[in-house]
Amino acid sequence: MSHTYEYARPALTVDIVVFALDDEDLKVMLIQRDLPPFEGGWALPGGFVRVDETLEEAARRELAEETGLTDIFVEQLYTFGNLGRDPRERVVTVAYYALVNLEGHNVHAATDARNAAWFAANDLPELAFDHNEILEAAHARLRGKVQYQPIGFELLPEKFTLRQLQHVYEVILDRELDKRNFRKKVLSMEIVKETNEIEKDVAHRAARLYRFDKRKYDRLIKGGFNFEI
Amino acid sequence: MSHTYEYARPALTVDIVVFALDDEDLKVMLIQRDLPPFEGGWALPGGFVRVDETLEEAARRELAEETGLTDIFVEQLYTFGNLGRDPRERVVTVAYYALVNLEGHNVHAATDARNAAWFAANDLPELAFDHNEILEAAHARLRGKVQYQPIGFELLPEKFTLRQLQHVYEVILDRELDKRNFRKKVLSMEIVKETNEIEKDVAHRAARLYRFDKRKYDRLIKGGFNFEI
DNA sequence: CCAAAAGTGTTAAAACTACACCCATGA
DNA sequence: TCATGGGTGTAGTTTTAACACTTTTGG
Repeated sequence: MSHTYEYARPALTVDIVVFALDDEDLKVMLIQRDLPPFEGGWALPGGFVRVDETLEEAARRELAEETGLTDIFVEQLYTFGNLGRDPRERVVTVAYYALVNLEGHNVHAATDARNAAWFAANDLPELAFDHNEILEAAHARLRGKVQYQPIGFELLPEKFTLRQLQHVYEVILDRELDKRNFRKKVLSMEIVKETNEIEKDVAHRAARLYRFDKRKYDRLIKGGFNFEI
Repeated sequence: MSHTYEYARPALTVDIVVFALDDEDLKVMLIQRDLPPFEGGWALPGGFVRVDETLEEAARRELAEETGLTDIFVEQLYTFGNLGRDPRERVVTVAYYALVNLEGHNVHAATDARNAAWFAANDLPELAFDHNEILEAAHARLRGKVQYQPIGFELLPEKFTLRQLQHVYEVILDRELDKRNFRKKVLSMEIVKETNEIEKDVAHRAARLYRFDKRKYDRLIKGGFNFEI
């Protein structure tokens, strides 16, 4: 079934930059294209927006279809609409970025047999389309936003050590932080709640586990509190 | 001439939230619709994106056509794609916000005879579509961004007094600032350059005029400097 | 008992906040 | 000469940055 319009319309797609963290690096999920253009090349997961779904729904659907990821943090990044960004025709893409904690989510190969893999964010291959540019924008947004919004927690399991949290910031901001000052700051904000659990299976003293206290955070925000790392 | 596609495509538009400042308030430019839906109602300037222009080009073109404004600061805000935001069909809109200094630009009635007018940002009528939501998002972005990017200058003439600059921040942030502390901070950043001119036609001691030093600002940024008010 | 990371305070420097008066100018 | 806003400094407080050792635990 085809559709006819009086004026030409750009195609509308979504693309998603999925970030995750391992012990070393900030990672980004890429999929290998099995169709031209850029066949065999690496690209961001994404696809066409249907007329009966919102933009975020489209992003989540593509993410689920192509990577198996569901129920993760997703936020709109920017809309890229340069001419020629797709060699076939005019395509405007609404880019999203997503944050996921590697331990809690299995990333399986895509249903349509494309290969999906994690790459270090600062050692990326040449990507299809303008996806390097989109990725750079997402990385910049993450660096900026992590400092004044509590999104870093999205990269961690529900219960985490303060060391892990510090690691999130160190990797994203790409600089070392002072352990004592970091703990002082995080604890003084009172937005993480101590649990009675400690980490397991470590070959040294086990650290206490904390949990992000979203209720408390929302309450503080209403009272004019400003999160800042 | 009509265009046919295999799958249905959302229509793609741009809408622009133009902010300006007068002695009292933050103002927003609205146009009165001369066609259904919402005929006679107030709405943001905007229109369809053509397949041969970028999104920002579309925003600037619509702005010029509907309000006469050219060569002003424009930045992408967010893309709104909820179902039903336009009663006729699926329309996705890429929203921009713009900052303009009232003295330097004549806003004339639109070429297509729509009425264009300034409204106080905190006393707006009910707008067409989801334009109240877009406007609120733009307002929030402006409040946030003005604090860590030197965009406040876009609302002022090229040469301005420190009092005017302080006024920009006071109106946007909706709180009073201490004159001495504000001047101390702005001057210590060394991003405004003193001119040898003073303001004219005031019924009291004339204040010195300054000018935003973009070169210096860019240099400082490269050196890791962080603008913050 | 050793290796590894957890956990913990203090001090100096910098940044921020609050605050009041004299000066220059045009009407 | 008066009304209006321009321009200026200081002191107390808070925030940030730098820095090292003891404790706990598993191997």
